Amino acid sequence: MVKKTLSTEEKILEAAKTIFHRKGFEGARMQEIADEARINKALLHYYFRTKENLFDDVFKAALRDIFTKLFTTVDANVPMEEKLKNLINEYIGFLQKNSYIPGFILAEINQNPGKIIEIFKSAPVSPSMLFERLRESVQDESLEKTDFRELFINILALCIFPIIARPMLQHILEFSDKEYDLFIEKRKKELPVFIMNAIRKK
Amino acid sequence: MVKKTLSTEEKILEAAKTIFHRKGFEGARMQEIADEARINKALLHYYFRTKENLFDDVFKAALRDIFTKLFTTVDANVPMEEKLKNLINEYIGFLQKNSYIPGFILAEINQNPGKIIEIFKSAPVSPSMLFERLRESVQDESLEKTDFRELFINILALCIFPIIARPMLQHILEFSDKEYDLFIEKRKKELPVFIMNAIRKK
DNA sequence: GTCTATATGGCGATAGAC
DNA sequence: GTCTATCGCCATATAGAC
Repeated sequence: MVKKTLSTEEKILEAAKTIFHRKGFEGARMQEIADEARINKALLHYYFRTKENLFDDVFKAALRDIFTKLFTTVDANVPMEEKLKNLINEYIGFLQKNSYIPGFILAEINQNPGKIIEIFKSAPVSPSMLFERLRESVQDESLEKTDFRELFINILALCIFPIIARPMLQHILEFSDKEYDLFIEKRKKELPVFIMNAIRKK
Repeated sequence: MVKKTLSTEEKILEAAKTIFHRKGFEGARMQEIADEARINKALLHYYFRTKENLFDDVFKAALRDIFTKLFTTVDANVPMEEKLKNLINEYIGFLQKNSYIPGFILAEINQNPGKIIEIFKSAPVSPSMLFERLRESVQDESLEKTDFRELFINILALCIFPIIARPMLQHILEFSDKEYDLFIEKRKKELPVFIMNAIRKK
């Protein structure tokens, strides 16, 4: 599903993204990426020289996409409750449209932590601003004193897990594709309530 | 790190578990498994014929381990709050000692859903009893009307995510190994409070 | 059952024509 | 820049001696 107007390099990156997200570094085949991009295998090496170069570019793009999304959604000057609603809605929406990204990142991190952490360090990702905003929001007097890092992880966990564990959960819960999609939609509304209850003073 | 009293087959399975958990199916090398088991590569094939057979056994064992743990911890006849405390404490403890299992399962599910779902179906895992117990617990009158499947996923997410995303989170939060371990310990106590707040009537 | 040696195939990477 | 053909390696798998 690659548009003809893309340059060869863009076609390759699109195809590599698809295949790497689906199969990981070890599972992906250069031939498969070439087929997906509708070009010859030798061209991959002409443009990117090695499989590892190609992978690094795709991984960095995945990191950039997911962090960009997190920043744009968390970094607004509105009250905690509203921010949380927007954040979860937009973030889960993003994860639905890019469902392979979090699983891809977590899988590679699991299988080659050293290499991946190196890429992390080279990426322009500084989550400190994100934390600062979250910390400010949590100062709200009607809220429990909350460790904002704990809260950050909880929000991430509750958003990401149902997406990356989907095949397993869908099987366990005996949901059809459609039922699981509806389940996620319902979740977008219920998750902010769940979290606000958890941190609101009684 | 394999004891000498184990049979060859057991030594192979132990070694395969270690390597597959760390590298996944595609990343693991039969030679590496043989080295880990301190035996010859040909013996792997003598006992298991193919890499896929060996992998299937390891994957099934991982599924069995994690579900067995879930059942033993959730399936007790105590009030919701106490059950939740025990469940989270024991489950996170299990995940700490077996930190490769959830990442392994999720990574393989992501990279080859079809094959893995097949293994799932053949595995003796019926989560219905687990759901039943959870459903009963949630009937408690002091609790919000809660979708027990939603609650089930939330608990899983909050326990598993900090373990599988550890390298990433540790890097983002700028924690040392020791600090992250302490963070998880603190979490064992705070997570039940967080969840009970979320579902308790106001 | 366990080993050494080898077959077989697949994949990343390159050479070289156009 | 793009292609066809091919190299060289490495991983799974097997043959066959002990």
